[in-house]
Amino acid sequence: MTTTALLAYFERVLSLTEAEKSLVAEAFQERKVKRRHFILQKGDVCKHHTFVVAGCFRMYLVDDKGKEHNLQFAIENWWITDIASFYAAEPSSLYIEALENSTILQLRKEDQVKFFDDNLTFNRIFRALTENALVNAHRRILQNISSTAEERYLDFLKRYPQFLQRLSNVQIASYLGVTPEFLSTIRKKMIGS
Amino acid sequence: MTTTALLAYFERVLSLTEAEKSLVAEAFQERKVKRRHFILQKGDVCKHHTFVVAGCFRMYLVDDKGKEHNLQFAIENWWITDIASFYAAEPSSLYIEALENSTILQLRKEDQVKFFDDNLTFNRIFRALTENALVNAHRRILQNISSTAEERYLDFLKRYPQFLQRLSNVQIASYLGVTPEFLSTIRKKMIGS
DNA sequence: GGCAGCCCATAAGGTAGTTTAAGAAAGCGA
DNA sequence: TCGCTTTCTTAAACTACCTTATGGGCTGCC
Repeated sequence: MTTTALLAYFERVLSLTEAEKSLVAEAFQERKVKRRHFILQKGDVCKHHTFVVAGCFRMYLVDDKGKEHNLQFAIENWWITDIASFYAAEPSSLYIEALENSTILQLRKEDQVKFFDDNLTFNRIFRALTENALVNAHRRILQNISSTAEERYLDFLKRYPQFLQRLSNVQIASYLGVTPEFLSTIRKKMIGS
Repeated sequence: MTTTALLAYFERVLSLTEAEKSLVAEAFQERKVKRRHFILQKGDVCKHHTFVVAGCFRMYLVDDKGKEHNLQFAIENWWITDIASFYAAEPSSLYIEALENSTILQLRKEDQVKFFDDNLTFNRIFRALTENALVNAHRRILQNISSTAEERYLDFLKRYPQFLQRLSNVQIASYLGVTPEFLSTIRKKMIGS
């Protein structure tokens, strides 16, 4: 059963009745995505909440000069959604790309309303997820305005060691907001000391 | 009635019954705060959601070198809370300071649970508020990693013109993540062109 | 009314991070 | 297994932004 991981995830927040578990199985759809394929592209409206069962994704922006800036990664048991586009039903300015062959569970917005909007437990769960994401976003803003690139890299290594083996330095540099060349000099300096 | 502005705010999201309006009046407490006084200091646990009825606040971090970094401002009809501390009940690393003599409405965490946790309407409202805050946070992260200080300043002017008259350039510079001196050179350059 | 404290501007020298270019190593598709 | 694309590194020139210092104007306070 592919929703096993998702149910386990939900039950870390609040426990579910059997009826609620069935709702989850009914509302979420499984999908396989190949490496380098996109589940969201600029201009699309983001119509799904996506939960990663297996694999790895990145969400990024392409700026005026054509440069990519990674906003977020997601591996097993993470969510990845352009919430600005999802909630406002506006065209997204972001891309979500699979970095590995992946399996996901998706919840369409209509199905979120249909299945979960009247349910207090799921309202609490989705509120908790959003609060959690907001705490992380605030931490990252603080870090961006108060730390150097080296400090951010060290924090990234400590906080997400599981990403190190799966992501190239190009991807990590883009997430930290520096060029791969500069990340390379940071790494060199760290090994030296 | 001091909760008028707050009720109007809530009803922009979802309409409330009379009973729910009474709940709001019961749960929120009014408080006056003088300029330069704090409603949160580093080490405190953030125990309230704060809604600004009148006045102006800033939330900021002090880094290892003693420098202040503004994370957020709040004026009339804005919320200001250290959500990381509030939800995790951990000591905060932030300060929230009144920049003007102000009037606020505060909701204690226990009262949020007591009055609103079982109420579907308020769950939806608080979820919507959090989603909104998350969208803003994501936009700000994107901007921090993809824009220059000048671009961020221009966007700040466009997005929050009402802040211009009320905040010093020192406060704005700290929000943008640059020194006041550099903001001054940006402003000079803009006038010249 | 005068002093203290804050705010803004300007300038010179310094540092963090970028750009461009080039070469070697490693992974991927056919 | 070959060829191609991607990845990592190094280096030199460049730019965005910081630091420190100075001076002048404004505001609030006794």
